[in-house]
Amino acid sequence: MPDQQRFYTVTELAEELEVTPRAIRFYEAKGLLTPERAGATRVYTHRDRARLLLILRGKRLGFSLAEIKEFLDLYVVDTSQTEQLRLLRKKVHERLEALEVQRRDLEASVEELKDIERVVVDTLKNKGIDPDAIFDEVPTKGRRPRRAKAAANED
Amino acid sequence: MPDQQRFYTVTELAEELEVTPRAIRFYEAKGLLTPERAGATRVYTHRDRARLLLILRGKRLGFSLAEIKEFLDLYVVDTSQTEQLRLLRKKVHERLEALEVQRRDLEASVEELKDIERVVVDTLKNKGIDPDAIFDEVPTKGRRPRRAKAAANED
DNA sequence: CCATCAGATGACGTATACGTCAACAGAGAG
DNA sequence: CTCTCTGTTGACGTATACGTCATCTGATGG
Repeated sequence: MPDQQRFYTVTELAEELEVTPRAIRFYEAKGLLTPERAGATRVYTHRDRARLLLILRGKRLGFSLAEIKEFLDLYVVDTSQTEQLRLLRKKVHERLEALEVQRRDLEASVEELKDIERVVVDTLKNKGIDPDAIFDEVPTKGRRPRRAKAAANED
Repeated sequence: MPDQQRFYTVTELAEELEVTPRAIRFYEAKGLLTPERAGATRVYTHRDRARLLLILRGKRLGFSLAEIKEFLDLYVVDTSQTEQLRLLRKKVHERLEALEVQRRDLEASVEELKDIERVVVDTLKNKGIDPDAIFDEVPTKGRRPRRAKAAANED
């Protein structure tokens, strides 16, 4: 393989992966990254970059930095990676269960909100008000003439 | 109707609605409740209780205290409650859209996690390890004999 | 009259993942 | 030599919804 001895600076890495340098340094402070230094300046290898990618993926999937650190710590120590895989699968499983709960809550909220919406719309209709006018600006004190209601395409 | 002039103290209300007195006082500090006082002691009427119920429902539905305060403030000022209904419907609509986004994210995470799980399980199999053993305690250093794998029913 | 207790109040803590700011240092340009 | 970048560090701020003290006060029971 071609000698991939490419180095990165914080800002380079930050821009490429769309995080702030502050965040990257923060991960280091939390022990998730340990780049070399040239004097005081941080120097990142493609290995560090890979770790950072793992960190970001973990975050996307809803893991905390502390959990991500667990994985990464195992990654270093456990060369066979067996323990890491065990932990990973356990955590993934837990996360899936948590997401399942979240989904139930979310759907319950959606139902309740839709009920409320129906009631509100009915009430407004009984008051002789066009419910869709709600999505206009706040209506000026004197009520507007009347509006065609064919403006229901948002997106 | 029978004169429902019942009063409540913070702790009574707290116990009945399963929140802490601290929380109730916090809502007051945020302007969501304004109970009378008898000297320095807070006195809550059934009206205050109703407001508190609205607050808790709003929280369940994912609104922030600031948003809930908006509703309640309108409720007081706007006797016809028309503006309140307008705002409510708008907020409900927004909340529903936000939840829709959340659901997409959540489902994307679930898919990705399931992919990861599959890969992990495959890898463990290739290493000759029973993937389900992961959900035991951390395996003792010396590996256990072998386990029947018919324990896959986890409600 | 004193002990006790509910209730009030203010200050500070908590958790998470950073953002913002100030002060400072080394390195290259002119 | 001075200016200007980058980069570093530490300290503090942010948002949310309270929890946890410690201290104080008024009312009540015995």
